[in-house]
Amino acid sequence: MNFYVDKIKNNGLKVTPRRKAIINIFNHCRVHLTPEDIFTRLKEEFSHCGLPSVYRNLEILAECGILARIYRFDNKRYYGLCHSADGAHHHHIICIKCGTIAPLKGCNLFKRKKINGFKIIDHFIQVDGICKNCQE
Amino acid sequence: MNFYVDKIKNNGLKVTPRRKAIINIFNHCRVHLTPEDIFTRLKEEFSHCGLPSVYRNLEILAECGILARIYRFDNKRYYGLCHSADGAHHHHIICIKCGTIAPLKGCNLFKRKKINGFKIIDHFIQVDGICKNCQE
DNA sequence: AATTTAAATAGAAATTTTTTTCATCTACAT
DNA sequence: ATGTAGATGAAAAAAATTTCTATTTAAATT
Ligand SMILES: [Mn+2]
Ligand SMILES: [Mn+2]
Ligand SMILES: [Zn+2]
Ligand SMILES: [Zn+2]
Repeated sequence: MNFYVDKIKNNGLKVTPRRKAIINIFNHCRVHLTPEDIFTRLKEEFSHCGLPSVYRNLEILAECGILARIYRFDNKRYYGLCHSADGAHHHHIICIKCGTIAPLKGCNLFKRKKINGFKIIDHFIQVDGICKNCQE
Repeated sequence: MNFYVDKIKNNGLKVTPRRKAIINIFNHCRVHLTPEDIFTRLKEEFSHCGLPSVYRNLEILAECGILARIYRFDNKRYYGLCHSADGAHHHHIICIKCGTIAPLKGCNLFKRKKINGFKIIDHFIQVDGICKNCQE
């Protein structure tokens, strides 16, 4: 948790109970979740809890690099823990059955500065699969 | 347009004026658009036009491989034309200023069957950049 | 420990986005 | 021409997200 606390502080943000709780939820389940999912789980822990706070914090934690934004086309936002202890550039592979997230190493895109005349600003890779557990 | 008509028919779907109009819009502007954008443009051409049809058709055309789904984290869906004349596997690079879409060749992911014990089902790559036009 | 202050929060309300339902219509195979 | 599965618009509903504001809080400073 100290690792995350430092990340938050390094970004000039406050370490609040809500933020620690959100990180704990992700740390505990290692699966990608929607704002609504988080909201539901936070309410078990906090009697008062606002959905706007959840939206704000998920975005803030993604901004800090603590959470990864997961893209799906079902009209929901997803976030997952970006467990990059070493800080090396990576992407994510997610299980379409259970939502488990694993790091995906070996990206050869982040070196390139230009493609097709486009100046590269960012890139996103996501692999969808079925994890060992869900395969049998 | 025949190219698209065939694709639609090959998927057992009907070639309707609405669908042709949507393809025309993308063919004409070569930029990624939201359902709302499309709806606005369709209304210029058709006096009656429903938003549900737009949502349905964008998804259907994406399913056929005619449109590409573009991911952004601004809580809107985006679609763009997937101009794959040769049908070769590819992804897309988009201009974050104007929305222009260009094909991105050379993906080495689609060959792999397994990563980290995950059985690979799908993968998605998107590069965000600034196009030639928008660079100056 | 008390004070200060900018940031974070809850809660309500508003807004935006997306889907459902259903009666009507149409593309296209027969 | 006719039949039929698929497509459509209108209206309504549902779901997702943001805005606003008064209140509270983390943490820096005394
Ligand atoms: Mn990660
Ligand atoms: Mn394409
Ligand atoms: Zn799994
Ligand atoms: Zn551009």
